[in-house]
Amino acid sequence: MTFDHARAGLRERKRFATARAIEMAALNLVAAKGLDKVTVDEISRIADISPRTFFNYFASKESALVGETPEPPTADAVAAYVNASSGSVFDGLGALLAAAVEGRSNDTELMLKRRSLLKDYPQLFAMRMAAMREFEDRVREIVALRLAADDPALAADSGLLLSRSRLITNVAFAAMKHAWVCWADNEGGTSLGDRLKDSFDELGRILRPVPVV
Amino acid sequence: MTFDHARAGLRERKRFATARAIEMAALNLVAAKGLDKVTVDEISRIADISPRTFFNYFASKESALVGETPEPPTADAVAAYVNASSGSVFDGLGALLAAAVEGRSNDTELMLKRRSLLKDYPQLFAMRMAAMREFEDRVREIVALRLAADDPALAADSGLLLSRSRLITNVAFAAMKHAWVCWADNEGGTSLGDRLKDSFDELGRILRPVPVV
DNA sequence: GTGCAACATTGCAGAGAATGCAAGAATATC
DNA sequence: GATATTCTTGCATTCTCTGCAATGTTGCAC
Repeated sequence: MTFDHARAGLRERKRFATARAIEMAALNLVAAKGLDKVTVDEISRIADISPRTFFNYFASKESALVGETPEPPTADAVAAYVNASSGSVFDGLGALLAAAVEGRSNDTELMLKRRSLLKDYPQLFAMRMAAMREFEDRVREIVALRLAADDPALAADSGLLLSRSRLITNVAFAAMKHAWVCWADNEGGTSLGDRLKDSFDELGRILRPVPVV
Repeated sequence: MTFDHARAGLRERKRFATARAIEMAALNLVAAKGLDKVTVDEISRIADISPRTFFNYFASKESALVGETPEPPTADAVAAYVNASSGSVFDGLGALLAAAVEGRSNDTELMLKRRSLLKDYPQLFAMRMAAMREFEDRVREIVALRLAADDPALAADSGLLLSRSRLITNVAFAAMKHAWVCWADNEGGTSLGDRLKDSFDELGRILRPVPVV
């Protein structure tokens, strides 16, 4: 969700500014001193709030660093994917994830700082992935809808449908993880959305090797 | 590593017993009262050690719950996989992971308690997966060896080799995660190793759909 | 089996994380 | 402007985790 600075009231704007100040302070401090040399007290001092207020915004030091979770896809995007009659289950799934990941926060400065931080601290990256559990489960439901639409026999077997939708979602998130690492690796370059497309393409090439003609 | 009770010295046996007592106490308490109602103090009391000793064994309350990380595959298993001339890169990878996962701890009681706990607390399951980073990286190296052996052109392009080995490893771990969830879901039944084989088979079927004859 | 080295356990002190509560300040609403 | 809502803050408290130094156990050489 892009934050609408113009339309929001003072309270909302202040809240947004405070959250951003905390994230900035946290990211800068950790970049400068290392993750475990930074305390909530110090972050709060730089962000100019009380340590108690920090915990009104973030549940932990780490969650101030890893950023928000992606938004669930819009109903339109879901319908388009579920009813797509052409291509494999994976085609279109990349785009669906890309939209969700790019949707939030076009705050480039935070994004870049966060990218280099998650690169330096794989534990934080793992936390970020773990925080996506809800989102992942929503994606799994969508995949299940698509599978059921494609194959009535599968729709009838709820156990198999669950198992298969889980596996496909896991694989999709594996590709997403891959895309993220590649994106963080080549520091300048392409957008995360484009990188996601590349990873899904590469995945397709691995799984369906060029048929021998 | 199966612990060799007979051959080990007294010190080693005591250490093993203490670790097991801590794990047991932790698992039982959390099963009874819930994760955040249990403190290290309480675990230590039940395990009959001092709280300070707890932290000589485990870095955190959680790591006493999630169990050890898998052992890296043996050199023999690696060589067999890397030099296998038939099948796709994924064939054999399932077996490699199965061997690593089953290798450790045939302590059934702990294993079952842990299984139901990780099922109840997805955060713990996520921690367990995250803790496998080192193991995952070792697997990635092995996959890269195999890719290089299969395709000299790929061997020459280290960037592409890295990217592809990462993607394949991510997908393999996605299948492993899937296998684990299925295994935990059907409580009795098959071994984790068998379930892993099933997940890799299902993965193969999804990726290479039955050719229309 | 005595003595010494290596390792384990423990208590204590202390930093830091995180939460509940209640008072007071800022913002919203009418 | 009065009142309700929401935010911020300080304070007390519980819990996690670490370093250190003292003490206890085990392993090993002789």
